[in-house]
Amino acid sequence: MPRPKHVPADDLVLPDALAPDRPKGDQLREILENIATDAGPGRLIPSERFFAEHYQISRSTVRLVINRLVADGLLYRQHGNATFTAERPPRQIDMLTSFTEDIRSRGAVPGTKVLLALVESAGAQIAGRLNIPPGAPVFRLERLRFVDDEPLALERTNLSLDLFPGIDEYDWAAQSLHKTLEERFGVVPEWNDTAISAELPQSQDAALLEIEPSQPCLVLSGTLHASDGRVIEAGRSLYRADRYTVFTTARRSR
Amino acid sequence: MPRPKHVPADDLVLPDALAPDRPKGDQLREILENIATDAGPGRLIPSERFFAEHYQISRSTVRLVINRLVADGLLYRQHGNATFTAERPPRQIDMLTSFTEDIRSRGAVPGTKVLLALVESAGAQIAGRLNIPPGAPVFRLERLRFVDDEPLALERTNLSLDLFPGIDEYDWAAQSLHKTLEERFGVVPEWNDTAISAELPQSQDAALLEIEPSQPCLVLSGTLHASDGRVIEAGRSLYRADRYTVFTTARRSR
DNA sequence: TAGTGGTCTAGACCACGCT
DNA sequence: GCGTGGTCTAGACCACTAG
Repeated sequence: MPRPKHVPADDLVLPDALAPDRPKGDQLREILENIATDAGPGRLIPSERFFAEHYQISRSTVRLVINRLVADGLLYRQHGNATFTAERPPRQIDMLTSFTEDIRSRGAVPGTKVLLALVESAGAQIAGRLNIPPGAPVFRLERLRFVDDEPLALERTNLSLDLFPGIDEYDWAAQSLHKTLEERFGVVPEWNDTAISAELPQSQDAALLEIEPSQPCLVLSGTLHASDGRVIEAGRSLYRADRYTVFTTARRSR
Repeated sequence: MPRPKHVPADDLVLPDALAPDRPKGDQLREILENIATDAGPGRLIPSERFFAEHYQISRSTVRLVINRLVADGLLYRQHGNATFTAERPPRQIDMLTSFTEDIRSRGAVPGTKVLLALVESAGAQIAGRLNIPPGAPVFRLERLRFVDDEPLALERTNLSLDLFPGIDEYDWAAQSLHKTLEERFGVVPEWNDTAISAELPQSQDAALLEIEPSQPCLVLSGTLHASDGRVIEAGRSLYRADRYTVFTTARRSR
């Protein structure tokens, strides 16, 4: 008995045809994303050749789409065997998404108090982290972050004023830093680089966070980068460890 | 004056031709990886059509290679303009690489003492994290980890015995857990999922780590997954915060 | 407007693995 | 054996952008 073809399983609903007015790859991607999202992990996907024939498109087009989904971790392949749905890692949070989004996604109400917002000359350390010459103007922002009106974190961040001229003239209690960078300056955070450690807070910081100095804090220290490698911001934040946990996922690099 | 073509810059050394006996894509990938590694970020890459003509290969082949490098974060594209080298995020460490590799990469000598290695029935919590039925056999391993003969971490991890039969019969003081899983069971860690928090240690744990109970620890709690979604291990580890920092990077999902 | 990357075609042949 | 994914070709046309 010959090996059976990988046709769709009975319970797998597939559109009969693609709309002619939109990119075929996009439509196929949506179809496959739905399969991967609805089904659990390990679900068999119809073969590349099946999709090519079924939708009257080239197998190269199918492969292109599947390649991306594999790169995104939605599918995985077994050479000589088949393609399956993978389990999707939960969405990554820390530092790429803004504080506001992060807290909202955890189902709470974020709040902000600006402690400090000024322009100063970059010292050696900040200049190095921002990858700018020492003495260049730096916008320094310190904010106390609240969740449901309780203090959660003390955020200190630095941005190059040459890269973001006028960045010091916003109201950072109301405005999202990341959103402003994207909308006003067209800069999209592409990746970050964070060192996570635990420390007991200095007494002033403990007072701001309304904790005892014996209560540990998570320290998130890192830089945020654009795709061209420019450093968008360099910061160091103190989080109350009793109220905050960092969730992180890592994928094996291929 | 017409727009100049994106030919290689003068200082860019390119092999004249590809070897005929190896996949062309692989060779091109190596060439582009070298460019991306040697040059800093933001370096202009010759156009796809240039590579296609120069090496007498199809543009599709070139695109396939560049697609992967973009997915891996080594290059980035600007539609209608050009392709550039990106800054490479530093190598990801936590939990995907083994403790031994992690410590070695930090230039120190790792050590291990097995505190506990036994098989028990899965309680509700462990069963849930391992995604196995409650009561199923679980291999529980507790190890004290040393760096340069100083205690660094207390690792507690759980594995399904049904998934890895015989896993309880190795010497885990000498053997690498991840390496054994890969070599004996053909299971490759694909992604992890870690919650990072800070805590003061219980007094017994503090004693094992040779610290005061007032000294904070990093708590790494998470699961390690194979590409088919199976949970390889579920663990919770205590790291001395004065000696250990977690480095993590995240990339924007496309 | 010319050169870039983005989508897509219609094939070929190879490498691998299940039955 | 035969169906799977992996590599590769030689083109076409579209979308976008620097000069």
